[in-house]
Parts: sequence; structure tokens; C-alpha cells
Amino acid sequence: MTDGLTINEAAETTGWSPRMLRYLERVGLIEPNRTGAGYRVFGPGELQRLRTLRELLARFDCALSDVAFAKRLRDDEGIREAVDAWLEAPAERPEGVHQGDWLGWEQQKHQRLLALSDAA
Amino acid sequence: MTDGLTINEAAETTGWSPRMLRYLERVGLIEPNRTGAGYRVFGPGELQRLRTLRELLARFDCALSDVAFAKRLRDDEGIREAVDAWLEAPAERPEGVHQGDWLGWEQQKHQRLLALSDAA
DNA sequence: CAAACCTTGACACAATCTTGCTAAGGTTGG
DNA sequence: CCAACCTTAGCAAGATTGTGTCAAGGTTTG
Repeated sequence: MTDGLTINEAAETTGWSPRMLRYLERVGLIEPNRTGAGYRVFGPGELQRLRTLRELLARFDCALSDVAFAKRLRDDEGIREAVDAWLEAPAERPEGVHQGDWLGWEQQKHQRLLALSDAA
Repeated sequence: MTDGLTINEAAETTGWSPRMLRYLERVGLIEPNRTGAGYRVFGPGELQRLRTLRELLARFDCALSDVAFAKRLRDDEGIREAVDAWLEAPAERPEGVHQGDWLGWEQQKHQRLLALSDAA
């Protein structure tokens, strides 16, 4: 109505089922406008986003929950920093550092980061 | 042995079960060294990482697969750019832009990005 | 107003994730 | 050499994800 498609029309043009469009909203990946009565309204931008999302999932073979978590990483600075810090640590110690040295710095970095978000 | 703990000892000090330590390796989150005979060897760094991982999951209530996906985002530039581009697009059109204008630019950005990784 | 939409909620089911346990076999240390 | 570890492989089961369908009720429109 108000410059956009209803959920069934949107389903038709995007390839998602109406059920999935509601699900995508529930998990926080889309947030369509609503009419006064509560009907979802899908604008052209949202429709494009929905088509692109299908492409994304198919091309990289990843799950909805993965994209949802990426969104969470983007929105929540605390979790982003903690996860980044954890991934930062090398998987293998470089085989030439003496363990006393090494245990001190890189490893304790993310520990401090977690302690920080603890205080928050 | 070779400057590190065996899987059962590592399980003891980290709180993970031996089963889970193997699982964490399978999903790509850790990569412990091996002895000549194939035994896993957990160094002090890896042990710290494992404890921190528990903290991370508990504090932010997220799943192993989430952290694994974050790692994938970090390691694979293609998927990182595509996901970032998708998340870039605003959920709601700002309610003042005429739709002809808007459909042109922001939305087509990630579409182009996907097309790019297509060529790769 | 009645048909054709829309809403939320629930039940259901396949697929996957997380986790434990067991089996068959190699390694190591006393 | 043998007890106590390690390895991989597999079955199993509860929890979560992704998806359909159906019910009860509000909205829009011819």
C-alpha cells in the first residue's frame, strides 16, 4: 500500500516464503516498515536486500545465523573486540620463543579485554 | 611431552572435555601441535586460549559456530566484503528520499560486490 | 458485508550443532 | 611386556536452526 509490497507480494518477487520473511525479521536481519494496522511494507530497498541475501548465503554457503552474528559483531563493540582479540592470538607458538617470555604478552591481551567488558 | 600437555591434561586444566578439544580442532578454532606419533600437544598459549574461549562464549552467550564464522570473516576477504556490504544497507529507507533516487546507489553496491567475487 | 488479504502463535519436522560414549588399534613408560 | 595413555571412527541424543502448515482473529476492498 503505502509505497511498498505486502508480504505475499514480496515473497513472490524475492523467492523467500512469507514464513521466512517473518523469520528473517525475528532474527533481526530485516526490519520492514509497518502500516498503521501492523501490516509489513516492503520497499524497493528491502526487496533488493532480500534478493542479495539469498545470493550471499548461496555463494558462500553460510547460514542465516552466521549473518546474524556478523550483524551482532558490527553493532556491539564489546563482543567485536573480544572476538577479534581471541582470533588475534596465533594458533601455534612460533617455535623459537621461550615460553616464559611469550606467556606474558599476547595471550594476556584478550584476557584483559574480557576483564574490561566485565567492568561494563 | 615435548613442552606441553596431553589432551587429557589439557582438558583437566581448561574445563573442556577431551572430546570437545578434538571437536574444537575439527571446526578450525584451535590447531595444537602433534608429536611424531600424532599425539596432540597443548602448549601454554593454547591452554590460555582455551580458557579464554570459554569465557567468551559464556559472557556473550554465543555459539562455537559463531566464533568459527568470525574466523572465516577474518580469513576470507571475499566473504567479509560481501557480508559487510550487505549489512551496510540501512534497514529502513530514511523516509524522505524519493525511491527512484535511492534505488540507484546504496543498494546496488553490494550487488556489484557479489558480482565481483563471481568473477574470482 | 464477504472474500481475500494480513497478523501472531503454536505444533511439527528435517538438518545441523554440541556433546558423550564406545570400539579398534597404535604409543609410551615403568 | 603390559597398563595407561593416545588416535580415529562411529552411534546416539538433546538443543538449535530453518521451514511448512494450520488456527483464531483483525483489515481492506470490491
